Amino acid sequence: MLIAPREHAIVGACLERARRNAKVTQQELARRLGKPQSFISSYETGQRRVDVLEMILILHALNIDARLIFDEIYLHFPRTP
Amino acid sequence: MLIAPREHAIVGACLERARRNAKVTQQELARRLGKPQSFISSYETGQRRVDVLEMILILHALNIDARLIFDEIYLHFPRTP
DNA sequence: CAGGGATATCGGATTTTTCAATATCGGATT
DNA sequence: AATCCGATATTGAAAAATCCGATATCCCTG
Repeated sequence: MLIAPREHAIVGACLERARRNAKVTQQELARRLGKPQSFISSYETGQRRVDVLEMILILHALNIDARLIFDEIYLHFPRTP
Repeated sequence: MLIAPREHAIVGACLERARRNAKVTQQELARRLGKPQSFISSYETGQRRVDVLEMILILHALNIDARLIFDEIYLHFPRTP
């Protein structure tokens, strides 16, 4: 593991916020992705990591441009550049 | 697994291109990240997935803005929006 | 075409992920 | 403020992915 679990919670929180803004439940998002509801819960709570392609897929299922959320996550981690 | 292994090769290829552009070897990047060289190889060849935070960390070790590479990956997957 | 630096692969131990079942939360309604 | 109930979190054991040192292979350069 290259990254502490705690930091993944930030990714989960961004994805949760995006889902809630889209007014979609975990159940409904899970259905759209063909996964169980616990799948959504586990990454939103930072229990599970989200890989790059999954993020694109998840946000697509919410009709959100993944680049916007990636920027948001990126800016949470104060590093250069 | 939400995503086919084949698609992860695209992510790996983008990260490899970024590394080569930066004129850094797998060994050197591995050293910067505190990981073995086989770690770099495994994701560049699509054997392993790259999570969102890892991608930021990897590209930071190369002094590259992860948002640029994310855009590149994003555009490889023809979906709306 | 040989040498050597760079990258890929192997294999078994370890860690993470998975998913159905179940528990808990939270807020709306009366 | 107690109940209901839809939404979310947690559990646990099986399955899958990852880890990493050792080693093989690639491929560039002289």
